[in-house]
Amino acid sequence: MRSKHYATKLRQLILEYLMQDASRTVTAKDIYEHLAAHDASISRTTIYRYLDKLVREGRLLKNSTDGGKTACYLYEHEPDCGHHLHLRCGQCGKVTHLDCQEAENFIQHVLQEHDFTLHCGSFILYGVCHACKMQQALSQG
Amino acid sequence: MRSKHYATKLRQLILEYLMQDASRTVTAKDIYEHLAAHDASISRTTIYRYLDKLVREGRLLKNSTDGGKTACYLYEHEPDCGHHLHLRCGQCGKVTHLDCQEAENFIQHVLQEHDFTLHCGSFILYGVCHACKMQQALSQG
DNA sequence: TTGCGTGCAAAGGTTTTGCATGGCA
DNA sequence: TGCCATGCAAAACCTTTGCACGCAA
Repeated sequence: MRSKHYATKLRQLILEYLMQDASRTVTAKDIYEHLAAHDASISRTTIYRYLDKLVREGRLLKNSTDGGKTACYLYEHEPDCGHHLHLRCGQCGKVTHLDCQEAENFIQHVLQEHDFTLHCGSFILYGVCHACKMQQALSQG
Repeated sequence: MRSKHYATKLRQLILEYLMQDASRTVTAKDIYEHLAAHDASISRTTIYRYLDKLVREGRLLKNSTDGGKTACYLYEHEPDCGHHLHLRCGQCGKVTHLDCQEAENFIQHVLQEHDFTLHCGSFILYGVCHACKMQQALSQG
């Protein structure tokens, strides 16, 4: 279902950056700064347009950081959009892929009992991970 | 833990509006327009500041509409922040409160097995409800 | 040559901030 | 009187759009 497209250097760079660490979500700004730091000048417009395209093709999950406002993206190595949930720690930014039975069951339950189809954008849940909780506890005495 | 505050007419109006229908999420714009329609002039600044306060106090869930960008809010009648999930239909805007055992189990599983504490902002999941799915199917022939 | 990709500049929209004033307790 | 609440205007941000040019196939 992928529309026709050309291989360009900029897109390759963006994609590499997105794929490089599937345990982080990325913002348009992150990409801009990353490319800038690597001497690749790029316009924000190009970034947004390419991200949009990837989202439409289902290769990227689009979501928002906890507060709202800024959109963030997560590369889906298995582009079966909507088959597993993710947990993202708001402090260290790490993303855990929930491929356990419980998550599976929950999604099925929502779909069957509540007759509700989850949107891809809701496949990232936010919170705080174990490591950050510990650190927080320590720093609070 | 509620900080000192004064009862003012504007805040009362905002709160009434938020409480009036716990099956919808509301944006700052909604509030602005609602009050304007009821001859209550208010500044957007005031709305944002009050919403922030309510979120900090845990009486409101802050989230983003599907795309991101605009924040939306949901009044929590039981301010035990983090005890049940909600499903929000992106088309009709209706919010279903998931107070079933499965949701409960899932949250517990995430907390215990993955050692991950969900953030209040993630207690709203987005998707499409039954009614809207049907309508969509019909309109597509 | 065709049609996608890109950049620039400008617009659009939401949210935040600084500062002065108004109002509750 | 002491804070908190409010409004205005401006700023800060993120994202989108229109248009012209560049470039892969």
